[in-house]
Amino acid sequence: MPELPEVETVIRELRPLIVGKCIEQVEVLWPKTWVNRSEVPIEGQCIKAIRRRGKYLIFPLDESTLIIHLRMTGRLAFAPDAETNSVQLQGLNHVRLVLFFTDDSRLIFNDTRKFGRVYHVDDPAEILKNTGKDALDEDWTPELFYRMLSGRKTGIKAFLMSQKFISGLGNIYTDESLFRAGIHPEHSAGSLSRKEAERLFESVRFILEQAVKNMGSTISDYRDAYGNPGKNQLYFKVYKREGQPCFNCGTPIQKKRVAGRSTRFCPKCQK
DNA sequence: CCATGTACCTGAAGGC
DNA sequence: TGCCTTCAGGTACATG
Repeated sequence: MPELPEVETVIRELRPLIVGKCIEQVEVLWPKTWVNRSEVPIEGQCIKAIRRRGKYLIFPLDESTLIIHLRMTGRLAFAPDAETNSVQLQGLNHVRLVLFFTDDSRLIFNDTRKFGRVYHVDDPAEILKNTGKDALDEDWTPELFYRMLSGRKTGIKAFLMSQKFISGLGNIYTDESLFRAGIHPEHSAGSLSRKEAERLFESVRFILEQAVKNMGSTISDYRDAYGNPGKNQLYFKVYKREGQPCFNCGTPIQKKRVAGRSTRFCPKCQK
């Protein structure tokens, strides 16, 4: 479920709540969720910061690193004390892991489909080695994007979805970005003109920043750290709009399998 | 290198 | 009301 904007929203909310907290214990309710590859115990270590790369949440600890990927249905919620049963904890029907802090507050990882992972590693590169530059990273520029595309035979949708070049885009924001740029999802990545690459770069940035402002998109499962849904689904121009008229030209939005995923686009506006 | 299929999981929705 | 199929914000891995 969550792509970059949803992860960014959760991180911004969690940062003031859990940076500085010290871990007393990890409770694992679904064993596959917890991937512990660190030499040092997590108990007693404190959270120094929260960062993001693509869809990964990264929590540097004193001597190791905690990394979380929410995959399709992962959700994080903070409980300030042991007795809390507030609205932000409602709907947590599939708790897979709980981090207990020394002050009796806790971070709850809920994940209906069990695809999400909570990694504990000594070197973050173990997990992040195949994850490219973050789509909101200031070092990513139109010029760099154009160079990354050159010589690529793959389709542009597959390129944007692969996290090894640019990280953070998933199925929704890829389709929305391509629509905004007027580029067909099956257009070969390597044959985009410099101008098209620049327009697509601008579109990706616009779409992601708009979604962050709107606290992410909620289709069904996504909730932020306080249990609130996002508002960005109200701004979709193609996602889930198959059969409905294109906002630019009125042509029905088409749905087709591209790069293994349901893909929505306007056959007239996107070439 | 690239495309495609499968696996990992649960639950909602649609067809009959 | 059931039963069966398909689909879903993701990614890793196997196979041509």
